Amino acid sequence: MKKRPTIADVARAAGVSLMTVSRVVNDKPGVGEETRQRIRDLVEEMGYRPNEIARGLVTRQTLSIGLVVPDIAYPFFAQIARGAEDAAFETGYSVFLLNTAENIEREISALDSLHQKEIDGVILCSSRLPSDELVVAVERFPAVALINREIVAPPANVATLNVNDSLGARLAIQHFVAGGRARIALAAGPAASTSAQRRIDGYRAGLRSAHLDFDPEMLEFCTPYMEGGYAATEALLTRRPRVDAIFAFNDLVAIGAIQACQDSGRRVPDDIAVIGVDDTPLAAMIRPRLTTLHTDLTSLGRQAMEAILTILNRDSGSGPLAYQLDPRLVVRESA
Amino acid sequence: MKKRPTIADVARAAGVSLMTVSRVVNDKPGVGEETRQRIRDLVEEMGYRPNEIARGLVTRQTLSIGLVVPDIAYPFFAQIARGAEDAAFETGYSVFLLNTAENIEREISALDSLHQKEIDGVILCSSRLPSDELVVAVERFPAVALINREIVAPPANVATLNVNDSLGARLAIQHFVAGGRARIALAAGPAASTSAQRRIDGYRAGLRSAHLDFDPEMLEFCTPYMEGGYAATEALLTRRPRVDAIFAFNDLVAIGAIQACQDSGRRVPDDIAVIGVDDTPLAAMIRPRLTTLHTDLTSLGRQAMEAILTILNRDSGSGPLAYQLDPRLVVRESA
DNA sequence: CAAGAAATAGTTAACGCTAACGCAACCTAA
DNA sequence: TTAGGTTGCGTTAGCGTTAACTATTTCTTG
Repeated sequence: MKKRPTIADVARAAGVSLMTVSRVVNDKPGVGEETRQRIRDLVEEMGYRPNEIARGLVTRQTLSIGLVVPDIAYPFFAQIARGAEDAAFETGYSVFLLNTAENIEREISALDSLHQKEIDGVILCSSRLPSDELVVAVERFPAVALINREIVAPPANVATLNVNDSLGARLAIQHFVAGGRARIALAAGPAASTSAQRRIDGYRAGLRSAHLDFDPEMLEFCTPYMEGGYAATEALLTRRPRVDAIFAFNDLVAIGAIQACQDSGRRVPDDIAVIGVDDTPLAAMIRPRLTTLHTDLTSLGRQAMEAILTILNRDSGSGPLAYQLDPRLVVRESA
Repeated sequence: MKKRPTIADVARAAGVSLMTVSRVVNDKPGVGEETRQRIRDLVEEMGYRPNEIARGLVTRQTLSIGLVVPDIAYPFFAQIARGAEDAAFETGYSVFLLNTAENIEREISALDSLHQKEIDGVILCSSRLPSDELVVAVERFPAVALINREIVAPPANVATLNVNDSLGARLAIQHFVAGGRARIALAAGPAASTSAQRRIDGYRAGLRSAHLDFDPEMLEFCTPYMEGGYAATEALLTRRPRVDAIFAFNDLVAIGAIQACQDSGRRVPDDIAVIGVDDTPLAAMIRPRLTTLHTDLTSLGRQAMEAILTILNRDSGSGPLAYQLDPRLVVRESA
């Protein structure tokens, strides 16, 4: 590990002052063309790269943002992360990745740590923080993009990006109904999740417009994983054995649901139709291929990054930003 | 966004010098118990948190590391990332996430950007850089962990962590042979990949110890995705229709292979057995359930982070570190 | 051709923090 | 007593960079 040249080394070699080099490096005016070129060559030759830390200290921006997700190993967030990082990379930003493991304390300390690092913005996915704590935590940052989390009175520095889960749920119910299903259950995911709540709303709205009654026994909360889907489906089938369709919180839950159906001797989609959410890569890989709601998560991640840039670059607080992404139903084999 | 208190604000409020506060905040000796407690209370009350940027400038360590992966949306890397971030979090480090998109220029500029950020270490996964460039790129950092990439003369600041792919391939071949298969093909993944090369070695060694001949026509390179596995398998089956087993570069390739087999009227595992690599979550979800080589990637990520810490904390260069992780065969339905 | 404008450069002072040293005041031990 | 520690704090000087001035030269233009 060799020592890096500093701006002073370059200045000395060029026989000019620090500022002249600084101006060249930052493409700022005030340096003659001849000197500018000479310094450029020297910079190249010496391999000088400005120290971002030092620069960050004085300019008060670090060109880095934080990405806080429950679990990067879950494809839903990995795809968002990919999109966000792509957009960040293109604009010269870097991304800090933090997992919360669905743990509120860890989420808080992740946010604290980002705050200490003086980052320019945060993309916070599926925050589990109570509203009041969330507002406090979020106000500390120059810009925040909240993914899949609603907030009552969003401060001017936050943008919210939500998947239109309610629409998604209505699309799913519509599809079930069009296929002649009438006993539609919901493997609802974690009760604390905003998107779960929105899907419940859409589920009920969908039933209503199909003139079907809502039966609380047909709704079961669960963890957002395969095991959760399996357990929820077992519970649902025990309570209501004649269920003929299940709308699952996400693809993993859907896969768990399918296996529970199969293990109880029911066939998918003949006896029970299943629709998932997210269209993760595995949806197309399992058999029966999973019918699911597709949302372009990579571009959701991109949009989040772009929203942060927008907030950072606008003159003053011109009202909070809110984006909504409509999912579309990808019909495969499971429904 | 309110302004943060600085160490000077705390010092002024406490009527002491900056250094006294600094010593308290960093738990260093040289401050009386009474003063110490008074400052602690004040720090708490004012919500003071040291600015990591400023601290980093003087201590020359940023408490952050870089994690460079081809694509975080690929579960293999997402799991490593999760493990690495967990370990980092526990030791007070933060993780910069960078995707290379399998693109050499982007890998280079990712590394450059990390260098400018003065990070303490890098975890570099599946680098596609040529050896000489890799050495140059890597020497700039205080500590580097190389995952799945061998390097001839590793500098003292790098640790290498490799999955024992050769062993994995031998295990797979052994399992095929034990099941009575003798025409074993290889969907080998990208020719440029080190782990692909190691698997070819293991594949040939496995064949040799089973007294089977190596047939170059039974080996087909491919992209490490489902489509690659599909295309490679089509090619293999055209050239050698009587193939009865396929060892795939990874689970995605295996899934592509299975589908190509099925689409050509062959049954898995009856006609053709398939073994994948990685044991990604979807291996247990598809049907037939995929027999695959399991490696504990989360702990691989952890180990990489720990290796960096080791390099950072040891007194001098006491020789390069090398870890190797043995996979184990998880027998499911596909073989 | 004088005088103001423009272009090109340098100086100074931060940003927030810590390493290294300085210096009293007090304690020890021979 | 007195030389030598020890404790508890303060001072100074940077880390590498840029913002905001200031100074010098050159170019206009009436």
